[in-house]
Amino acid sequence: MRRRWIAHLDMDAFYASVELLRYPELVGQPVVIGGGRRHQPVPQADGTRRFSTLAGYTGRGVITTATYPARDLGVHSGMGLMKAAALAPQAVLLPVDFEQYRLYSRRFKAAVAEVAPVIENRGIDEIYIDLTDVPGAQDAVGHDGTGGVRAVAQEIRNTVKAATGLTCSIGVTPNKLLAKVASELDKPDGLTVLTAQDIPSRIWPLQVRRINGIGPKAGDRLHKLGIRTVGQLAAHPLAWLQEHFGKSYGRWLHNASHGQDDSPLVTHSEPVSMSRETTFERDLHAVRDRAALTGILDELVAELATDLQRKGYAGRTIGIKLRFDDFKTVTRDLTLPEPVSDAAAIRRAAGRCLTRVDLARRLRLLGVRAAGLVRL
DNA sequence: TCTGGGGTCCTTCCGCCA
DNA sequence: TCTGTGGCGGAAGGACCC
Repeated sequence: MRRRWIAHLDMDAFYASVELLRYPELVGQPVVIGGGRRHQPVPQADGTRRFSTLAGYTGRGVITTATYPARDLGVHSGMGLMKAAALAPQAVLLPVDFEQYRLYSRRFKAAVAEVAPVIENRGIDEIYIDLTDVPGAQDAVGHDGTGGVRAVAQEIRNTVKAATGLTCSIGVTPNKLLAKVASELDKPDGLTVLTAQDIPSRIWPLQVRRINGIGPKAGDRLHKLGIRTVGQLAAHPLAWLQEHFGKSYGRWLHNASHGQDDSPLVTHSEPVSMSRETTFERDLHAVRDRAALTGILDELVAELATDLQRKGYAGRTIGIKLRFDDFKTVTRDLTLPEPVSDAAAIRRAAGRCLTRVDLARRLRLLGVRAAGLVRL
């Protein structure tokens, strides 16, 4: 009997780990990645480098990734840099370098593909891998029916390490949902293999928020209903969940709590939309800062047009996104008769969208988006 | 001193049309 | 002609994820 084996591979503190390859003197130290283009390391006369720290950081921005020593100080991704500076002033601050991360992303994915070619991309630092038909995956090792697949997963970990110098964590289970949870059970540098029999002991004790698809809102609502763990969720009947969360999401919650997920790996996908947005250094007023806002919009439009053309797409629906000083966000869309990719046409459509927004409040963010993409 | 940027998918509402 | 119904595309917002 052939068993389905799906792996989820997650690179450990990916951006930070890539930076540590460049700056090995920072290994073991608290390091956070984030903020603007300032804070580049400065080479010193004696050959060492001087790094910025969080101490005295001012301005907007959040942490993108933190090393494990930094996490031990209480900082984590998504945290505002000002707040992080108060908790860990001594932590080193490095700017993001997406070019470099994309390079290492391609390397680790190519390395995995050498061992197991059926891969679903989930962003820059994680993938799902179908191990079902990888040679050896179905073999038992002694009495251990999972011995073969464990060996395959370990081989993938070794290959990634050899190709990049980076560690990853892998969860191997019968489906994507469980694999995603399992990959976090022994992080960093871990390997966890789970079968359906392990669900009560390994999955049910976990907080519901550990399930991919239960975010802050659903987590809060479950909490208010007295449900904190996956096991407590599993103890509620389907009908009860559907009463509280709707037919579709209720069904999904029920299945998820029992570790059931038959979603296939998506090995090829086309982009649906592309966008550019920016948060201002300070909030801007539509009238008083009109010139500045126009300049920013033109710049975003130009970047979006460049992105579209470089990747060979045009978009039929052009939209804008505004975030006001009270963090309320509004969007306006306009669908055109024909797809466009040039800056002038995108700018015209964005301008028409803007006339449909009440601009009384000050703005903190402006964005432009192209959707309904077609290949040129 | 709150809260980045780039995405996907889902729901709801509305107008239009058969 | 009136009313209802249902499909569909577009628009807006929200939840979630990396």
